[in-house]
Amino acid sequence: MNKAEILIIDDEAPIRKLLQINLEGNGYKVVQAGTGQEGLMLSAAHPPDLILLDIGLPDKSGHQVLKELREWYNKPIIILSVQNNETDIVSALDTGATDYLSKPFRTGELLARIRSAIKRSQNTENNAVIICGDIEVDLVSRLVKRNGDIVKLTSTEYNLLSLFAKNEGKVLTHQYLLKEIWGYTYPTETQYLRVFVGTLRKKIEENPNNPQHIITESGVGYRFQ
Amino acid sequence: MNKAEILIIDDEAPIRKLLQINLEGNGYKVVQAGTGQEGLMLSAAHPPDLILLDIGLPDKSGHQVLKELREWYNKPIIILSVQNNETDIVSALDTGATDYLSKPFRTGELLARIRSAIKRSQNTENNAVIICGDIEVDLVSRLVKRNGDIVKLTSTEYNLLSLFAKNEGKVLTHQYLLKEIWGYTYPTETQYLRVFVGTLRKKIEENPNNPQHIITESGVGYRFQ
DNA sequence: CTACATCTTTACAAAATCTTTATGCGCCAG
DNA sequence: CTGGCGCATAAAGATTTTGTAAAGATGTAG
Repeated sequence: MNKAEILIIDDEAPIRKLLQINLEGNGYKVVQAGTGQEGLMLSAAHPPDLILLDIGLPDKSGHQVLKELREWYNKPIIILSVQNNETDIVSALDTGATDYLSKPFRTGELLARIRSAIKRSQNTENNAVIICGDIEVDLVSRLVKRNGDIVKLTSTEYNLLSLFAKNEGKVLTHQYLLKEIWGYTYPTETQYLRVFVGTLRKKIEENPNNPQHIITESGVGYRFQ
Repeated sequence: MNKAEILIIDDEAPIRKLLQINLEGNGYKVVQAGTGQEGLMLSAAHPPDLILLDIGLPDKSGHQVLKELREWYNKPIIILSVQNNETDIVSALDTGATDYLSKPFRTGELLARIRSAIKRSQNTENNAVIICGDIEVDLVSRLVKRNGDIVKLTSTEYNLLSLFAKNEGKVLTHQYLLKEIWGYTYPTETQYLRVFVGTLRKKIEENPNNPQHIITESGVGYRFQ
């Protein structure tokens, strides 16, 4: 099973530690950054499924980090803050924050808000399982089945396939796919895509030489159907 | 753009009034229900764009109303509550609430959370499709259909057809078409156009020898209809 | 530390697409 | 009648894009 990945951006190590323990205990994979700059770099190099962002960072305002992230990152960002003033909250939400919690927060509530945010970001239409012919992608348990049998996928393969499944029928450009899976620092490595589309086809296509699910749109990208 | 419609389900008339004034002052259309039962009926009769639901209702637990709503309603539901206990919050979020605010809440924050929720829910449903008779050009999915069947086009063919579709009925000159598709460096290669218009006609016209969609305007250019 | 799985990179063959050339048709003016 | 012009079509050649295998690099668990 593939774990959802959460990036924590917070300068206070004890809080990071506390969050890490709680999140890992609930089946998430955790990545940590102590500064805004580091957080931006980490997310760009490998986009997590959700970001927990502290507003009070030493090097860069959390608001600035949020703004820069939202220029390309469209998964949930939950703000944590010692502040509890309205201007701050409104500004963060209007910049694109998914949610805002004031410290000290209750762990159970944070976990529930994380669950809720991840669920919503993965829901295309309220159904956690996307079915396309003989392929079944369960976004909650992160499992893929073909004709009812579990298909063993690596983490990257799953990320790619779930992205396809969530956009069934649409042509996804090389650029978009690379940005979503590998982060915005890899805009030209279309070879990655060829390799991973190749392995995916071997695993989910009846006949990989004549793909029925992952269709090549030459010069543009791929389309899943 | 039409006003977004918000349904308030709350048994306390003063709170409903306060919310109504604030929401209408911010350009929303407001519908009110004083009981859970009434809220369920109103939302079913005419689904609003967002629901504000008070957990402390007299006739029916707000949790129960939330659960029943979520069986079919998938737009944002924001919970308002005088309670501030964690179990309640976690339970509401896990049942599918979009957000949870404790009373007394700050109006600005509520408005920001409403804006944020509505923005996110609208992000998932935008499709620009141009339909011209039996031809359908989906600019978001980058797909072309004829009588409902997907037409396989190369990248250049698609670019040309979508340009035609966006300018339905207008005569587009050779010069303009070349500039848009190939750039400024090919001002005289009208032969390219003949070749690509030819392949497009083969793919989208009933009878390519008697084109009904891509019409030749001799000496000037082409027109799509 | 080792073994294993996974990701990245390289190289080359295969396929698809684009560009160019050649040829034929129909219309119109001289 | 005939030659020129713009257009349509086919097909050959050139170029770009894609698919695949496999080697090297990296990371991870025991």
